[in-house]
Amino acid sequence: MIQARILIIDDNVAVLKSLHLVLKGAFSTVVAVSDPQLIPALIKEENVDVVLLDMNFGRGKMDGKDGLFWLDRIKHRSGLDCPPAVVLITAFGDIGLAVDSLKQGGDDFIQKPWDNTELIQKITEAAEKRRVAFSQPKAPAHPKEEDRLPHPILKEGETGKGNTAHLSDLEREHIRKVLDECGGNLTAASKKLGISRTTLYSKMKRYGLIP
Amino acid sequence: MIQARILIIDDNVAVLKSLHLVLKGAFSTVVAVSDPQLIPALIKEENVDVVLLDMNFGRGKMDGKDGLFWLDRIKHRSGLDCPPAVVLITAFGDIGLAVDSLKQGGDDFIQKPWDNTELIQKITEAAEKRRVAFSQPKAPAHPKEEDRLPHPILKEGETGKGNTAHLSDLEREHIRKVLDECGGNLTAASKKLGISRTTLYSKMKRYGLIP
DNA sequence: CAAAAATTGTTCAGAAATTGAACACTTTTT
DNA sequence: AAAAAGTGTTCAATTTCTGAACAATTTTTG
Repeated sequence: MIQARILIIDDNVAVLKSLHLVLKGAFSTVVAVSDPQLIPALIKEENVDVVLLDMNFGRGKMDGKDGLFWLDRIKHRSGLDCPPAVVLITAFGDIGLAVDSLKQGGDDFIQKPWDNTELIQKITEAAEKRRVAFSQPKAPAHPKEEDRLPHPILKEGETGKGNTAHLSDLEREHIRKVLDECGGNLTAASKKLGISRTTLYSKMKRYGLIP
Repeated sequence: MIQARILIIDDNVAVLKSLHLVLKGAFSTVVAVSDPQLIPALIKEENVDVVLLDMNFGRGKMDGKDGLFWLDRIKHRSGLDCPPAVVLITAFGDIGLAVDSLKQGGDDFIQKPWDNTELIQKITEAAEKRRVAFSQPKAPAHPKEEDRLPHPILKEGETGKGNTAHLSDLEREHIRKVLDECGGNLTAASKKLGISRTTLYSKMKRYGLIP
Protein backbone atom coordinates (compact mmCIF):
# COMPACT_ATOMS: atom_id res chain seq x y z
CA MET A 1 0.00 0.00 0.00
CA ILE A 2 1.54 3.24 -1.17
CA GLN A 3 0.99 6.31 0.96
CA ALA A 4 -0.50 8.79 -1.46
CA ARG A 5 -3.70 10.75 -1.90
CA ILE A 6 -5.27 10.26 -5.30
CA LEU A 7 -8.17 12.19 -6.80
CA ILE A 8 -9.92 10.69 -9.82
CA ILE A 9 -12.07 12.89 -12.06
CA ASP A 10 -14.18 11.27 -14.76
CA ASP A 11 -17.75 11.98 -15.66
CA ASN A 12 -18.36 8.46 -16.89
CA VAL A 13 -19.43 6.76 -13.71
CA ALA A 14 -18.64 3.27 -14.94
CA VAL A 15 -15.09 4.26 -15.77
CA LEU A 16 -14.82 6.20 -12.55
CA LYS A 17 -15.82 3.20 -10.53
CA SER A 18 -13.46 0.96 -12.41
CA LEU A 19 -10.53 3.30 -11.86
CA HIS A 20 -11.41 3.65 -8.20
CA LEU A 21 -11.55 -0.10 -7.77
CA VAL A 22 -8.09 -0.53 -9.22
CA LEU A 23 -6.42 2.33 -7.38
CA LYS A 24 -7.89 1.82 -3.94
CA GLY A 25 -6.02 -1.46 -3.82
CA ALA A 26 -2.71 0.32 -4.32
CA PHE A 27 -2.92 3.73 -2.65
CA SER A 28 -3.83 4.78 0.85
CA THR A 29 -6.45 7.35 -0.10
CA VAL A 30 -8.46 7.38 -3.29
CA VAL A 31 -11.29 9.79 -3.94
CA ALA A 32 -13.41 9.54 -7.07
CA VAL A 33 -15.59 12.39 -8.25
CA SER A 34 -17.57 12.78 -11.43
CA ASP A 35 -17.89 16.55 -11.38
CA PRO A 36 -14.73 18.47 -12.34
CA GLN A 37 -16.16 21.64 -10.82
CA LEU A 38 -15.22 20.22 -7.45
CA ILE A 39 -11.54 20.05 -8.32
CA PRO A 40 -10.45 23.43 -6.95
CA ALA A 41 -12.08 22.85 -3.57
CA LEU A 42 -10.80 19.30 -3.25
CA ILE A 43 -7.18 20.02 -4.06
CA LYS A 44 -7.23 23.00 -1.74
CA GLU A 45 -8.49 21.06 1.21
CA GLU A 46 -7.24 17.54 0.75
CA ASN A 47 -3.53 17.88 -0.05
CA VAL A 48 -3.94 15.69 -3.11
CA ASP A 49 -0.77 14.10 -4.44
CA VAL A 50 -2.01 13.04 -7.85
CA VAL A 51 -5.06 13.98 -9.89
CA LEU A 52 -6.10 11.40 -12.47
CA LEU A 53 -8.03 13.51 -14.92
CA ASP A 54 -10.17 12.46 -17.84
CA MET A 55 -9.82 14.77 -20.81
CA ASN A 56 -13.30 14.48 -22.24
CA PHE A 57 -16.32 15.57 -20.33
CA GLY A 58 -19.82 14.97 -21.63
CA ARG A 59 -21.54 16.69 -24.49
CA GLY A 60 -19.93 14.29 -26.94
CA LYS A 61 -17.03 16.66 -27.37
CA MET A 62 -13.87 14.67 -27.72
CA ASP A 63 -11.28 17.33 -28.34
CA GLY A 64 -9.79 17.32 -24.88
CA LYS A 65 -10.34 21.01 -24.28
CA ASP A 66 -12.00 20.27 -20.98
CA GLY A 67 -9.00 18.33 -19.79
CA LEU A 68 -6.62 21.12 -20.74
CA PHE A 69 -8.86 23.64 -19.04
CA TRP A 70 -8.86 21.78 -15.76
CA LEU A 71 -5.16 20.99 -16.07
CA ASP A 72 -4.51 24.70 -16.22
CA ARG A 73 -6.76 25.28 -13.23
CA ILE A 74 -4.86 22.71 -11.21
CA LYS A 75 -1.33 23.57 -12.25
CA HIS A 76 -1.39 27.32 -12.73
CA ARG A 77 -4.48 28.77 -11.11
CA SER A 78 -5.02 26.76 -7.96
CA GLY A 79 -3.22 29.19 -5.72
CA LEU A 80 -1.31 26.30 -4.18
CA ASP A 81 2.42 26.27 -3.59
CA CYS A 82 2.55 22.57 -4.30
CA PRO A 83 -0.08 21.72 -6.87
CA PRO A 84 -0.73 18.01 -7.29
CA ALA A 85 0.79 15.99 -10.08
CA VAL A 86 -1.70 15.47 -12.88
CA VAL A 87 -2.00 12.29 -14.93
CA LEU A 88 -4.32 12.67 -17.88
CA ILE A 89 -6.37 9.90 -19.36
CA THR A 90 -8.18 9.86 -22.68
CA ALA A 91 -10.01 7.47 -24.92
CA PHE A 92 -8.36 7.84 -28.28
CA GLY A 93 -4.84 8.25 -29.41
CA ASP A 94 -4.69 11.91 -30.22
CA ILE A 95 -0.97 12.48 -30.20
CA GLY A 96 -1.32 16.22 -30.49
CA LEU A 97 -3.47 16.24 -27.39
CA ALA A 98 -0.93 14.17 -25.48
CA VAL A 99 1.89 16.50 -26.49
CA ASP A 100 -0.07 19.61 -25.61
CA SER A 101 -1.02 18.12 -22.25
CA LEU A 102 2.55 17.47 -21.25
CA LYS A 103 3.80 20.79 -22.60
CA GLN A 104 1.22 22.53 -20.45
CA GLY A 105 2.33 20.88 -17.27
CA GLY A 106 0.75 17.46 -17.27
CA ASP A 107 2.97 14.85 -15.64
CA ASP A 108 1.90 11.81 -17.60
CA PHE A 109 -0.62 10.59 -20.12
CA ILE A 110 -2.57 7.35 -20.29
CA GLN A 111 -4.91 5.99 -22.93
CA LYS A 112 -7.98 3.85 -22.59
CA PRO A 113 -8.14 0.98 -22.49
CA TRP A 114 -5.56 1.22 -19.77
CA ASP A 115 -3.33 -1.46 -18.34
CA ASN A 116 -3.80 -1.60 -14.57
CA THR A 117 -0.16 -2.27 -13.81
CA GLU A 118 0.93 0.60 -15.98
CA LEU A 119 -1.72 2.85 -14.48
CA ILE A 120 -0.57 2.19 -10.94
CA GLN A 121 3.05 2.57 -11.91
CA LYS A 122 2.51 5.88 -13.63
CA ILE A 123 0.53 7.28 -10.73
CA THR A 124 3.16 6.09 -8.29
CA GLU A 125 5.83 7.79 -10.35
CA ALA A 126 3.79 10.97 -10.47
CA ALA A 127 3.30 10.96 -6.71
CA GLU A 128 6.99 10.36 -6.18
CA LYS A 129 7.87 13.12 -8.60
CA ARG A 130 5.70 15.55 -6.73
CA ARG A 131 7.23 14.61 -3.41
CA VAL A 132 10.71 15.06 -4.75
CA ALA A 133 9.85 18.32 -6.46
CA PHE A 134 8.44 19.83 -3.29
CA SER A 135 10.66 18.02 -0.82
CA GLN A 136 7.86 16.64 1.25
CA PRO A 137 8.99 14.30 4.02
CA LYS A 138 6.75 11.28 3.65
CA ALA A 139 3.11 10.53 3.74
CA PRO A 140 0.95 13.45 4.79
CA ALA A 141 -0.35 12.74 8.26
CA HIS A 142 -4.00 13.33 7.44
CA PRO A 143 -6.10 10.58 8.98
CA LYS A 144 -7.98 8.28 6.72
CA GLU A 145 -11.06 9.86 5.35
CA GLU A 146 -11.10 7.50 2.49
CA ASP A 147 -13.79 5.99 0.33
CA ARG A 148 -15.73 9.12 -0.22
CA LEU A 149 -16.86 7.81 -3.54
CA PRO A 150 -20.16 9.44 -4.29
CA HIS A 151 -22.11 6.96 -6.38
CA PRO A 152 -24.49 9.40 -7.97
CA ILE A 153 -26.05 7.33 -10.70
CA LEU A 154 -24.48 3.92 -10.69
CA LYS A 155 -25.82 1.45 -13.15
CA GLU A 156 -24.33 -1.98 -12.66
CA GLY A 157 -25.33 -3.10 -16.11
CA GLU A 158 -23.07 -0.55 -17.70
CA THR A 159 -19.75 -2.12 -18.31
CA GLY A 160 -16.80 0.08 -18.92
CA LYS A 161 -17.26 0.75 -22.58
CA GLY A 162 -14.08 2.74 -22.59
CA ASN A 163 -12.16 -0.48 -22.97
CA THR A 164 -12.91 -0.90 -26.64
CA ALA A 165 -10.11 -0.31 -29.08
CA HIS A 166 -12.04 -1.47 -32.10
CA LEU A 167 -10.78 -0.39 -35.47
CA SER A 168 -14.12 1.24 -36.14
CA ASP A 169 -13.78 3.38 -33.01
CA LEU A 170 -10.38 4.52 -34.12
CA GLU A 171 -11.70 5.20 -37.59
CA ARG A 172 -14.64 7.22 -36.33
CA GLU A 173 -12.46 9.32 -34.08
CA HIS A 174 -9.91 9.99 -36.75
CA ILE A 175 -12.56 10.94 -39.24
CA ARG A 176 -14.08 13.28 -36.70
CA LYS A 177 -10.71 14.85 -36.08
CA VAL A 178 -9.85 15.31 -39.74
CA LEU A 179 -13.29 16.72 -40.45
CA ASP A 180 -12.67 19.23 -37.72
CA GLU A 181 -9.27 20.09 -39.15
CA CYS A 182 -10.85 20.64 -42.53
CA GLY A 183 -13.58 22.84 -41.11
CA GLY A 184 -16.20 20.40 -42.28
CA ASN A 185 -15.03 20.34 -45.90
CA LEU A 186 -15.78 16.80 -47.01
CA THR A 187 -13.78 16.98 -50.20
CA ALA A 188 -10.63 18.06 -48.42
CA ALA A 189 -11.18 15.62 -45.58
CA SER A 190 -11.60 12.68 -47.93
CA LYS A 191 -8.30 13.51 -49.59
CA LYS A 192 -6.55 13.73 -46.25
CA LEU A 193 -8.07 10.45 -45.18
CA GLY A 194 -7.13 8.73 -48.42
CA ILE A 195 -10.67 7.61 -49.19
CA SER A 196 -13.23 8.72 -51.73
CA ARG A 197 -15.68 11.42 -50.87
CA THR A 198 -18.55 9.00 -51.36
CA THR A 199 -17.04 6.60 -48.88
CA LEU A 200 -16.41 9.35 -46.38
CA TYR A 201 -20.01 10.36 -46.73
CA SER A 202 -21.30 6.88 -46.09
CA LYS A 203 -18.98 6.45 -43.13
CA MET A 204 -20.23 9.69 -41.68
CA LYS A 205 -23.76 8.42 -41.99
CA ARG A 206 -22.80 5.15 -40.39
CA TYR A 207 -21.02 6.87 -37.51
CA GLY A 208 -23.63 9.55 -37.01
CA LEU A 209 -21.25 12.37 -37.90
CA ILE A 210 -23.56 14.26 -40.21
CA PRO A 211 -24.17 17.75 -38.91
CA MET B 1 13.74 35.23 -41.26
CA ILE B 2 14.07 34.08 -37.67
CA GLN B 3 17.49 34.23 -36.06
CA ALA B 4 18.06 30.69 -34.87
CA ARG B 5 20.48 27.85 -35.49
CA ILE B 6 18.72 24.62 -36.39
CA LEU B 7 20.25 21.17 -36.66
CA ILE B 8 18.28 18.50 -38.51
CA ILE B 9 19.11 14.83 -37.96
CA ASP B 10 17.44 12.23 -40.16
CA ASP B 11 19.00 9.26 -41.86
CA ASN B 12 16.49 9.32 -44.68
CA VAL B 13 18.18 11.66 -47.10
CA ALA B 14 15.00 12.50 -48.98
CA VAL B 15 13.24 13.52 -45.78
CA LEU B 16 16.34 15.36 -44.65
CA LYS B 17 16.45 17.42 -47.81
CA SER B 18 12.77 18.13 -47.62
CA LEU B 19 13.01 19.34 -44.04
CA HIS B 20 16.06 21.41 -44.89
CA LEU B 21 14.28 23.00 -47.80
CA VAL B 22 11.38 24.05 -45.64
CA LEU B 23 13.39 25.32 -42.70
CA LYS B 24 16.09 27.22 -44.55
CA GLY B 25 13.39 29.55 -45.75
CA ALA B 26 12.45 30.42 -42.18
CA PHE B 27 15.59 30.28 -40.04
CA SER B 28 18.94 31.96 -40.38
CA THR B 29 21.08 28.85 -40.03
CA VAL B 30 19.96 25.34 -40.91
CA VAL B 31 22.29 22.37 -40.92
CA ALA B 32 21.12 18.95 -42.08
CA VAL B 33 23.04 15.81 -41.16
CA SER B 34 22.17 12.18 -41.73
CA ASP B 35 24.50 10.67 -39.17
CA PRO B 36 23.41 11.07 -35.54
CA GLN B 37 26.92 10.22 -34.37
CA LEU B 38 27.87 13.76 -35.29
CA ILE B 39 25.38 15.28 -32.88
CA PRO B 40 27.70 15.68 -29.86
CA ALA B 41 30.40 17.45 -31.86
CA LEU B 42 27.96 19.69 -33.67
CA ILE B 43 26.05 20.91 -30.64
CA LYS B 44 29.30 21.51 -28.80
CA GLU B 45 30.76 23.69 -31.50
CA GLU B 46 27.82 25.33 -33.21
CA ASN B 47 25.67 26.74 -30.40
CA VAL B 48 22.62 25.03 -31.84
CA ASP B 49 19.27 26.42 -30.72
CA VAL B 50 17.04 23.58 -31.82
CA VAL B 51 17.73 20.00 -32.84
CA LEU B 52 15.05 18.45 -35.04
CA LEU B 53 15.58 14.78 -34.41
CA ASP B 54 14.11 11.78 -36.17
CA MET B 55 13.26 8.98 -33.79
CA ASN B 56 13.83 6.04 -36.09
CA PHE B 57 17.19 5.35 -37.58
CA GLY B 58 17.64 2.64 -40.17
CA ARG B 59 17.33 -1.09 -39.69
CA GLY B 60 13.55 -0.89 -39.94
CA LYS B 61 13.31 -0.48 -36.21
CA MET B 62 10.31 1.61 -35.36
CA ASP B 63 10.44 1.68 -31.59
CA GLY B 64 12.01 5.08 -31.29
CA LYS B 65 14.81 3.90 -29.03
CA ASP B 66 17.39 5.63 -31.15
CA GLY B 67 15.60 8.90 -30.77
CA LEU B 68 15.39 8.54 -27.00
CA PHE B 69 19.06 7.60 -26.88
CA TRP B 70 20.17 10.71 -28.72
CA LEU B 71 17.69 12.85 -26.82
CA ASP B 72 19.40 11.77 -23.62
CA ARG B 73 22.79 12.49 -25.14
CA ILE B 74 21.73 15.99 -26.07
CA LYS B 75 19.82 16.92 -22.94
CA HIS B 76 21.68 15.16 -20.15
CA ARG B 77 25.09 14.08 -21.38
CA SER B 78 26.26 16.83 -23.67
CA GLY B 79 28.27 18.63 -21.02
CA LEU B 80 26.68 21.89 -22.11
CA ASP B 81 25.22 24.45 -19.74
CA CYS B 82 22.58 25.35 -22.30
CA PRO B 83 21.70 22.26 -24.29
CA PRO B 84 19.63 22.93 -27.39
CA ALA B 85 15.90 22.46 -27.47
CA VAL B 86 14.96 19.17 -29.09
CA VAL B 87 11.95 18.65 -31.32
CA LEU B 88 11.34 15.02 -32.13
CA ILE B 89 9.78 13.78 -35.32
CA THR B 90 8.40 10.36 -36.04
CA ALA B 91 6.39 8.57 -38.65
CA PHE B 92 3.33 7.29 -36.84
CA GLY B 93 1.31 8.13 -33.85
CA ASP B 94 2.80 6.09 -31.07
CA ILE B 95 1.39 8.02 -28.17
CA GLY B 96 3.54 6.21 -25.63
CA LEU B 97 6.64 7.24 -27.52
CA ALA B 98 5.50 10.85 -27.65
CA VAL B 99 4.82 10.86 -23.91
CA ASP B 100 8.14 9.25 -23.07
CA SER B 101 9.97 11.70 -25.29
CA LEU B 102 8.53 14.71 -23.56
CA LYS B 103 8.97 13.23 -20.09
CA GLN B 104 12.63 12.70 -20.86
CA GLY B 105 13.22 16.28 -21.80
CA GLY B 106 12.04 16.62 -25.36
CA ASP B 107 10.54 20.02 -26.06
CA ASP B 108 8.02 19.07 -28.71
CA PHE B 109 6.88 16.23 -30.90
CA ILE B 110 5.86 16.21 -34.55
CA GLN B 111 4.45 13.45 -36.71
CA LYS B 112 4.99 12.73 -40.37
CA PRO B 113 3.54 13.77 -42.62
CA TRP B 114 4.17 17.14 -41.11
CA ASP B 115 2.47 20.42 -41.83
CA ASN B 116 5.09 22.98 -42.79
CA THR B 117 3.45 25.85 -40.98
CA GLU B 118 3.12 23.82 -37.84
CA LEU B 119 6.70 22.58 -38.16
CA ILE B 120 8.08 26.09 -38.40
CA GLN B 121 5.90 27.29 -35.58
CA LYS B 122 6.94 24.51 -33.26
CA ILE B 123 10.62 25.00 -33.96
CA THR B 124 10.24 28.72 -33.45
CA GLU B 125 8.55 28.08 -30.14
CA ALA B 126 11.30 25.69 -29.12
CA ALA B 127 14.01 28.22 -29.99
CA GLU B 128 12.13 30.88 -28.08
CA LYS B 129 11.72 28.58 -25.11
CA ARG B 130 15.41 27.87 -25.01
CA ARG B 131 16.30 31.55 -25.18
CA VAL B 132 13.94 32.34 -22.35
CA ALA B 133 15.08 29.41 -20.25
CA PHE B 134 18.72 30.40 -20.49
CA SER B 135 18.24 34.15 -20.68
CA GLN B 136 20.35 34.59 -23.73
CA PRO B 137 20.99 38.15 -24.86
CA LYS B 138 19.79 37.77 -28.45
CA ALA B 139 16.32 39.29 -28.40
CA PRO B 140 14.21 37.53 -30.96
CA ALA B 141 12.48 40.73 -32.06
CA HIS B 142 9.12 39.12 -32.81
CA PRO B 143 8.65 39.88 -36.49
CA LYS B 144 5.06 38.71 -36.77
CA GLU B 145 2.14 37.92 -34.59
CA GLU B 146 2.01 34.42 -35.97
CA ASP B 147 5.41 33.67 -34.50
CA ARG B 148 4.46 34.43 -30.96
CA LEU B 149 4.13 31.70 -28.43
CA PRO B 150 0.53 30.62 -28.25
CA HIS B 151 -1.43 31.17 -25.11
CA PRO B 152 -1.25 28.01 -23.02
CA ILE B 153 -4.99 27.45 -23.03
CA LEU B 154 -7.82 28.27 -25.37
CA LYS B 155 -5.89 28.42 -28.60
CA GLU B 156 -9.11 27.81 -30.41
CA GLY B 157 -8.79 27.41 -34.14
CA GLU B 158 -5.12 26.55 -34.07
CA THR B 159 -4.64 23.03 -32.88
CA GLY B 160 -2.95 20.82 -35.38
CA LYS B 161 -3.73 21.13 -39.04
CA GLY B 162 -1.02 18.67 -39.78
CA ASN B 163 -2.41 15.46 -38.35
CA THR B 164 -2.86 14.17 -41.83
CA ALA B 165 -2.55 10.46 -41.58
CA HIS B 166 -4.42 8.40 -44.09
CA LEU B 167 -7.00 6.09 -42.61
CA SER B 168 -5.04 3.11 -43.90
CA ASP B 169 -1.88 4.28 -42.12
CA LEU B 170 -3.77 4.59 -38.89
CA GLU B 171 -5.27 1.19 -39.42
CA ARG B 172 -1.95 -0.46 -40.11
CA GLU B 173 -0.34 1.06 -37.05
CA HIS B 174 -3.20 0.15 -34.79
CA ILE B 175 -3.23 -3.40 -36.06
CA ARG B 176 0.47 -3.65 -35.44
CA LYS B 177 0.07 -2.36 -31.93
CA VAL B 178 -2.80 -4.69 -31.07
CA LEU B 179 -0.96 -7.64 -32.57
CA ASP B 180 1.94 -6.80 -30.33
CA GLU B 181 -0.35 -6.53 -27.31
CA CYS B 182 -1.77 -9.93 -28.11
CA GLY B 183 1.64 -11.49 -28.50
CA GLY B 184 0.91 -12.32 -32.10
CA ASN B 185 -2.32 -14.18 -31.36
CA LEU B 186 -4.45 -13.43 -34.40
CA THR B 187 -7.67 -14.74 -32.93
CA ALA B 188 -7.38 -12.53 -29.87
CA ALA B 189 -6.24 -9.56 -31.91
CA SER B 190 -9.16 -9.85 -34.31
CA LYS B 191 -11.57 -9.79 -31.38
CA LYS B 192 -9.91 -6.71 -29.92
CA LEU B 193 -9.99 -5.02 -33.28
CA GLY B 194 -13.62 -5.91 -33.86
CA ILE B 195 -13.00 -7.58 -37.20
CA SER B 196 -13.03 -11.19 -38.34
CA ARG B 197 -9.88 -13.24 -38.20
CA THR B 198 -10.02 -13.68 -41.96
CA THR B 199 -10.13 -9.95 -42.47
CA LEU B 200 -7.30 -9.38 -40.05
CA TYR B 201 -5.28 -11.92 -41.95
CA SER B 202 -5.90 -10.27 -45.30
CA LYS B 203 -5.11 -6.86 -43.86
CA MET B 204 -1.86 -8.19 -42.47
CA LYS B 205 -0.96 -9.44 -45.91
CA ARG B 206 -1.89 -6.16 -47.49
CA TYR B 207 0.15 -4.19 -44.96
CA GLY B 208 3.12 -6.53 -44.97
CA LEU B 209 2.69 -7.53 -41.35
CA ILE B 210 3.07 -11.25 -41.87
CA PRO B 211 5.86 -12.51 -39.60
C1' DC C 1 -22.32 42.22 -56.86
C1' DA C 2 -22.06 38.67 -60.18
C1' DA C 3 -19.34 35.28 -62.57
C1' DA C 4 -16.42 31.42 -61.70
C1' DA C 5 -15.01 27.75 -58.98
C1' DA C 6 -15.75 24.52 -55.58
C1' DT C 7 -18.63 21.66 -52.73
C1' DT C 8 -22.58 18.92 -51.74
C1' DG C 9 -25.98 15.35 -51.80
C1' DT C 10 -27.28 11.70 -54.52
C1' DT C 11 -27.53 7.76 -57.71
C1' DC C 12 -25.30 3.80 -60.32
C1' DA C 13 -22.72 -0.31 -61.54
C1' DG C 14 -18.41 -2.63 -61.36
C1' DA C 15 -14.45 -3.72 -58.34
C1' DA C 16 -12.81 -4.83 -53.93
C1' DA C 17 -13.20 -6.11 -49.20
C1' DT C 18 -15.51 -8.54 -45.39
C1' DT C 19 -17.74 -12.28 -43.43
C1' DG C 20 -18.78 -16.92 -41.28
C1' DA C 21 -18.20 -21.49 -42.18
C1' DA C 22 -15.43 -25.25 -43.16
C1' DC C 23 -11.25 -28.14 -42.91
C1' DA C 24 -6.66 -30.14 -42.22
C1' DC C 25 -2.83 -28.99 -39.61
C1' DT C 26 0.26 -27.19 -35.69
C1' DT C 27 0.87 -25.29 -31.22
C1' DT C 28 -0.31 -24.57 -26.52
C1' DT C 29 -2.75 -25.96 -22.22
C1' DT C 30 -4.01 -28.94 -19.03
C1' DA D 1 -1.22 -37.64 -24.18
C1' DA D 2 -5.68 -35.75 -24.72
C1' DA D 3 -8.12 -31.56 -25.10
C1' DA D 4 -8.31 -26.99 -26.41
C1' DA D 5 -6.99 -23.26 -29.05
C1' DG D 6 -4.88 -21.24 -32.98
C1' DT D 7 -3.30 -21.20 -37.99
C1' DG D 8 -3.41 -20.94 -42.91
C1' DT D 9 -6.42 -21.40 -46.55
C1' DT D 10 -10.51 -21.76 -49.62
C1' DC D 11 -15.35 -20.46 -50.83
C1' DA D 12 -19.71 -18.00 -51.87
C1' DA D 13 -22.90 -14.51 -50.18
C1' DT D 14 -22.99 -9.88 -48.53
C1' DT D 15 -21.40 -5.43 -47.83
C1' DT D 16 -18.46 -1.65 -48.80
C1' DC D 17 -15.62 1.25 -51.80
C1' DT D 18 -14.96 3.59 -55.95
C1' DG D 19 -15.05 6.96 -59.84
C1' DA D 20 -18.24 9.05 -62.69
C1' DA D 21 -22.02 11.78 -63.37
C1' DC D 22 -25.24 15.61 -62.39
C1' DA D 23 -28.24 19.28 -60.53
C1' DA D 24 -28.37 22.20 -56.64
C1' DT D 25 -26.06 24.87 -53.38
C1' DT D 26 -22.25 27.50 -51.31
C1' DT D 27 -17.89 29.85 -51.39
C1' DT D 28 -14.30 32.46 -53.69
C1' DT D 29 -12.83 35.90 -56.44
C1' DG D 30 -12.43 39.70 -59.68
